[in-house]
Order: sequence, then structure tokens, then C-alpha cells
Amino acid sequence: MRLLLVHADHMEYEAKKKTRFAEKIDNAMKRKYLEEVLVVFTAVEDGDDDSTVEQAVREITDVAEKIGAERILLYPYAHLSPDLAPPETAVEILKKIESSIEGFEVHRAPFGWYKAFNISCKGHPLSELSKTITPVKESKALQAEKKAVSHWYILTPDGNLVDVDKFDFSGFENLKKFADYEISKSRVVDRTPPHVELMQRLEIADYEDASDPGNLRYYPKGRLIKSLLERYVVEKCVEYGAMEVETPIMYSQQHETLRRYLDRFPARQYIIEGKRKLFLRFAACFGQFLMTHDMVLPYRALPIKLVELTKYSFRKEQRGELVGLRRLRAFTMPDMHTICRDMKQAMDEFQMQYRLSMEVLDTIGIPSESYEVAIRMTEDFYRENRDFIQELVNIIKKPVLIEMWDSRFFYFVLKFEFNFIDALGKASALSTVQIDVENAERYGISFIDESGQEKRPVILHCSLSGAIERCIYALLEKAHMDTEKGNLPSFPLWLSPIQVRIIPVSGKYLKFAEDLMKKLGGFRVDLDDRNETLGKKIRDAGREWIPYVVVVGEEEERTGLLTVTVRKESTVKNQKKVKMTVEELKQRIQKETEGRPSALLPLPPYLSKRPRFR
RNA sequence: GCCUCGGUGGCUUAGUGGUAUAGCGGCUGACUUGUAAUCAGCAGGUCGGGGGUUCAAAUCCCCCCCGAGGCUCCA
Repeated sequence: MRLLLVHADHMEYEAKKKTRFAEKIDNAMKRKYLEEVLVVFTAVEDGDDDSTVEQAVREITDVAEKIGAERILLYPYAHLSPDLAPPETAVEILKKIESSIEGFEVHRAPFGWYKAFNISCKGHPLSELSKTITPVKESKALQAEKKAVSHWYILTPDGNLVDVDKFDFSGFENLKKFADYEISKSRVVDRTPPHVELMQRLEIADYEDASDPGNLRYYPKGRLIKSLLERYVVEKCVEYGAMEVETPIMYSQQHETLRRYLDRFPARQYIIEGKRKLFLRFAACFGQFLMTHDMVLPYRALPIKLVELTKYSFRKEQRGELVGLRRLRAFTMPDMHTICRDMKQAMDEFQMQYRLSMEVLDTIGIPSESYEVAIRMTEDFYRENRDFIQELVNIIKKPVLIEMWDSRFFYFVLKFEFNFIDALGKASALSTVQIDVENAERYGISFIDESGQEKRPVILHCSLSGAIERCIYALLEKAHMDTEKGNLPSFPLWLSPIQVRIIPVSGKYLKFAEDLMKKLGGFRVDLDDRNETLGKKIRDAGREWIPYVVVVGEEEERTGLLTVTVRKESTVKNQKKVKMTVEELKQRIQKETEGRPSALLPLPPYLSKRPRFR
């Protein structure tokens, strides 16, 4: 629905001649002269419904109150929209708006007549406003979710399935926070999340006002961390047997299969208007399922796995839901799909991916103490697979939150998530795997079994690490929590943008420092050659969380032994300084970063030549 | 999307109707340093944007944009 609101000194109209769609009217409606009136030119559009009426009434009342009008004239005005509703619907909706506005003298001009009008607009800032109202559509999935009943339990490693209200949470404070968060949806937070300040101060990421909210910019250090995480997770998937692919980021809304798929998801899409209406993907499912549809899948090839790093996935989350790196509108997610011949194979893969997720998060620097596990499934699934679920709990070796639905309303029968609990007690899902029993049918994906028959596979959706940005959020929040415990915050060495900083005590030792930098080639080493005091350089290195700081001067030049400050073993008060040879330092870093992706220094190596990003 | 609070040089910030503060950072110079901020000088601002009220607006009013918190949502 399109509205054009005009605050007028007076408005006069006269119905002249009927069109095909003219409604029957009495003489009083035929012509009117109104003074001090808010005229609402209205075009009812295709798809408008009761939710549109409700919003329109709210908007109109709102404006009328603000400008202090007592009189409102609803004036049908088709020219505001190229996409009009059928006339009968339009009249019906106009009448509904008319009868729903309260507290004002409401008039309505007749629909379907050629009308002459004469208006005198007041011309103050609020005297002319236009509004577009779109109907609030609720997807089938959301409607179904409302109907479904959830039951919540805690399942312990010793096999007790306890009603969540009866569980003794002592010793499991984070699980308690998570359960409260999930079930009662209680949010007791009154400050900005710590990671937002950190991501800015450490020059990792930042808001970009010129874009849509939730679309961030990443500075070199942030880009490096992201890049390493991205490579690591994709490599893990490939190692596990997945084939990396790439699919388009935008799709046609008219595509029949996709349309039915969208209706199963409560996600809000970014829409690109044009000759054909496109939407931006919110995961890699679209591209990969369309690809899989065209593949020839002999049963011997199963399970087959496709993985794609979605850069980006787009979800037009509500404005108030967006926070720092925790919840974005554009994010990077490794999305892997596993095509399985049957439920048995799917469950085997599910368990492998569960273990793999634990390993991946641990390597990233998020050990299992930092997250809580949720397992969600239909009651039927649990009844038939108790031992399987128990095994999952035993693998993680701690109690798990269980949600059971009395009916299946999503496309999956089973899923798990690892939920990070942040410094403010908020929970965010990282790794997740789902067993999908619906989309093979929807996308027409099939394989040929031993007897030559076509069959529908079971499909696993897996994000080993969850969104990459969210991993960085978790690392920053964790670092903040470390600080609160009195420890020095840090990144794992393999993710540190700068691994070693060399600080010459004075310009005299610059040459020695440069030679040392060359000897440490292969690692991310930089050199603080600024004309600053040693104290200042040390402080700056500390504020940048640099894991190894090497101060070189007369002594080092003479003995050839380095004085290395090891951050991991230091405290704020007490810096741990270790004497070692260049070779020993190299070996130490080598060992600590073994088997993880490496990368070059993302910034100029000389600090004197380095810009600041904020 | 709704409600509440906020937005002042690159960053942090003082300023409730009367010529816009300070620190950090930047630039210039001095100092050549042994483990968490060396000293001095200089430059840098359409006070988020637009409109209004007023002799006068960062300050009061309206609309919009951006951020945070809440509601909601979270594949």
C-alpha cells in the first residue's frame, strides 16, 4: 500500500463520472468540502491484507496526531502504484481503514469515480509525507513453529534425562545461562558488548555507516584473521572428504523450487528489484541443492559432501537484532552438505561432524568449556535413537540442553548446536549440523541404489565453525573474560596478525634488528623503528596483544642471545622474559603453529611506515 | 519493525540558549632511550544530516541516518 499524506487548509472534491469499478454511493459522498484536514491519498496494492490495514491505521493516526489534525479524508488514488490490488479488495481495505481509525472525524472519497479535486496544502515540514506499507507475511515454518510444543530437558553423561526445571545447575553456570536464554528468553544486559570496543580498538573490524547496517568493514588485521579461519575451516572440510564448490549469491524469486523453499524459512531476504526479482542467498543450500539435482549419484559415491564458504550469506535481520560481530546482515559461513543414502549413514556422518566441530572450535581457540551444547529433535526421533543421543552427550562429557518437539515443523528431524556464552551471558550458535528429510524431495535430488531404483537421500547441513565473524566475536569476548580474571588477553599464535615484534633499544641497533627480522622470515614479524621511548614501544606491543616481543640492544648484539617477552606466560604486573637463540624462537613458533594455515604479515613491517585505521 | 538512550577534529571526551574544551593520535623540532605513555611547538571541527523556533542553537522542537539496550527474532 502506498500513502501520500497531505495536511491541507481545505480540500474539495466532486465525483464526476463512474468508471467500471465504481462503488455505489449516496449523495453525501459525491462531493465534499473539508477544512483543516489530513488528506490520505491511498493506493491499495496487490497482496495488501489485514496486516497492511493495521499498519496504515497506525501510520495515519500517528501523523494526524503529530500535526494536530482532527479530520481525515481517505482518498483512493491509483496513480501512486504500478501494482494495484483488484478493485473489490481495494474497496474492502479502504473501508476497513475507515472504520478502524478512532478518535478522528473520518471521511472517505468514493472509489472508482473520476473526481475533480482542489487542495490547499499547508506547506510546513510535515504537511506532505509518503509512506509505503508492505504486508507482514508469516512463513509456514513460523506458523508451524507457533503450533508445535517444545519440551526441555537436560541430558547428563550418566544417562539421566532430567526436566529442565528439576536439574541442579550447580557447577554448570553457563549451561544455566544458556537454558534460561533459550527457554525463558530472558535478557538481562545493560551495556555494550566488550567485543565491539575490542574489534575497533584492535583494528579488526568496524561499522560502515555508508552501507546497510550489519555490513561491516574489515581492516588488514581483521581480514587476516578472517582469511586464516576461512582457509582453516574449508581445509578441514576437504580433509574430511568434501569437494569445494562455488555457487551464485543471488537467485530468482520466481524460481518454483526456491519459492517453496523460502516459505519454509522465516528468514528475511535482501531483495534486488529489477526486470526479474532477485534475492540474496542466506546460505549455500540453494546453489548446492540445484547443483546436486543435476548430479549423477550412484549409491557407491555416497556419502558425498559439497562445501562452500559463503562470502557472503545475507540475512536482513531486524535493526534491533544487530550487534557488532555477533549478529550481522552479511556474514561468512562455511556451509557443507552431505548426501547420504539413508538415515543410518546420515547418523554416522552426523556424529563424525559433531566430533569434527569440537576439534575445529578447539583449534580456533574456543574449547568446550566456552560453549554449551543443544540437541534438538522430534520426540519420535528420540524414542527411536536414545543410545545415539546419549553417545553425543558422552563425547562432549558434560550435560546438554535437549529440546524435543511433539511434531516436526522444520525441515530437519535432528540438529545440534554449540552455543558460545559471552561476557554478558548471551548465547550465540557456532557449529551446527542438521539432518534434513525434506529438501531432497523439494529439489528433486535422487540417487540410484543397488537394484537400480531411484531413491531420495537424507541430507546433512553442516557449518563446522558457524559464521567466521562469530568466531572472531567469540575470541574477543573470551579475551575480555580472560582480562576480567586478571589474565592478559590474547589470540592463538596462528591467528595473531603479528606474531613477533622486534624493538631496538635505540636507532643504533636498527641494523641488527633488521637482520633478525630477515632471519625470522616465514613468520609474521614486524619492527618498531619509530622514534619513541622503549617504554612506549613496549606498551604499544602489549596493547596489540603481540605474543612474542624481542627487545634488542647492546647485550643481544654482543651475546647473540635474544630477550623474548612471552605474553602467554606473563601477567600485567610480571612480564616473563626468556633468553633464547633465534633458532629456539623459530622452533617454538613453528611448533605452536604446526598444521595451521600460515600467511604473510598483513601490514608494512616498519611501524614508522604504518598508517592508523582509526 | 517498535520502545528507550546516545552521536561534538582520526579516536576518547567537556560543554543545557551567548565567540566550541582537553587528552590521545598526526605534523615539526629536541632527546637516542633496557621492558606498559619523554618534552616543546603547530595543524586539525559545516557539533551525524535536513528543516523549524529564536536577535542568537552543539544546547529547544520535528523528520531522517548511524550505534547501543530492550521487545521481537536467531536456518
